[in-house]
Amino acid sequence: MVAQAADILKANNLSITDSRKSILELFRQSKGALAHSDIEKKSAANFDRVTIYRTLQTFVDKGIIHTIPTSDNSVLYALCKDECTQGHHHDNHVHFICDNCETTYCLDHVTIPQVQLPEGFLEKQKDVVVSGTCKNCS
Amino acid sequence: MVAQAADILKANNLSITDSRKSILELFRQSKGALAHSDIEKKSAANFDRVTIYRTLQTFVDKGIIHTIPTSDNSVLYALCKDECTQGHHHDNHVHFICDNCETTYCLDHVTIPQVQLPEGFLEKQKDVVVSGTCKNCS
DNA sequence: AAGCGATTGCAACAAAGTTGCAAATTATTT
DNA sequence: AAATAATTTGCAACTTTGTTGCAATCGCTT
Repeated sequence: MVAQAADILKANNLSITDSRKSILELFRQSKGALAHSDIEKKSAANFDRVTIYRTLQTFVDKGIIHTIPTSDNSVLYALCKDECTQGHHHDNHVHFICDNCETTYCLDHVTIPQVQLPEGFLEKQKDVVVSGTCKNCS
Repeated sequence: MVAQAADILKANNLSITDSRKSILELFRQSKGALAHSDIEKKSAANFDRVTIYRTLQTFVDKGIIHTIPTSDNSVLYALCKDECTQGHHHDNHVHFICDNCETTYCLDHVTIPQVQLPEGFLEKQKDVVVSGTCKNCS
C-alpha cells in the first residue's frame, strides 16, 4: 500500500498538522523541486509565511526533504525518494535544472562519480548540479 | 611579472575605479571564495552596498569572477584562475567548502567527471560542490 | 583642461528570512 | 471523553538581502 503523508509524518515523530500534511502533499504531487515561493503560491493564502519556513526547516532536519544548491542563489527543496523518506538520508544523487522550463529533477538513478581530491581534503558530502535542457523541452 | 588589479580591469575594458580595484584586490588576497557580506565587511564603511552588488555583477559578466552554488543559499564569488581571467570563462572545476573553517576552495586541478544523463537530457553546465574538512583543518 | 560617458552614492523600495509571544491545535493523560 | 501538557501556528515587528531611478561625481578621451 502507498504511504500517506500522515504516515510519513508519524514515522518521523512529527505531530500531524494541516500545514505539514499539505506541504508534504505538494512535494509528493510535484515532479520537480520546489522553492519556498512556489509553496507559498501553490498553497495560496492558506498558511503563514513563517509556518512554511518552519515546516521546511523541520522536514530538512528530519531528512524528509533535502536542499538543492543552485548557482542563482535560490534555495530549492525536493522530496527524498524511497529509502530517504524513512529517515536514512542519502541524497548523493545528481540534480538537473532545465534552463527552459526551470524544472529541477532529482536523477535518482544517476550515481555521482568519484572525485579525486588533493591530499588533506576529506569529503563528507558531494553535490552535482547539471543544467541544460530537459527531456520535455528538447 | 605579476598582473596588477588595474591591468586586469583594463584587459576587460572596464574603467579603473577605486571600488573595482579594492574589491578585485580583496579577491586576489583571499585564499577562498567570498560572499557579498564578506566584501561588505572587509572593505568596511568604504563602499556603498549597491556599488558592491554592481561591481560583483560586472565582474561576473566579464568572467573575472564566477559564482559558486551552495546548499545553504549563500552566493559565493571566486576569482577565476589563470586562463579565466583573460575573459575565456571555463569554470568547470570542483569547489570544496570546509565545514569547519568555512573556506571555499576552487580545486582548479581537479577535473569534473563525466555524468551519464538519462536520454533526452542535454547538459550545458555542471557544478560539483564537495564539502567536508580541508587540508588546514584535518 | 574640458566635455562626455560611465560609475557611484543616496533614497526609497521590494523581497526574503528571523524572532518572541499569545492563541490555537495536537497529543497525552486520567 | 475531558482535562492537561506539549507543539505548532499566526501575527507583529524586525533584520538582512537585493533592486531601481536619479543626481552628483569620477575616469577617460581629445
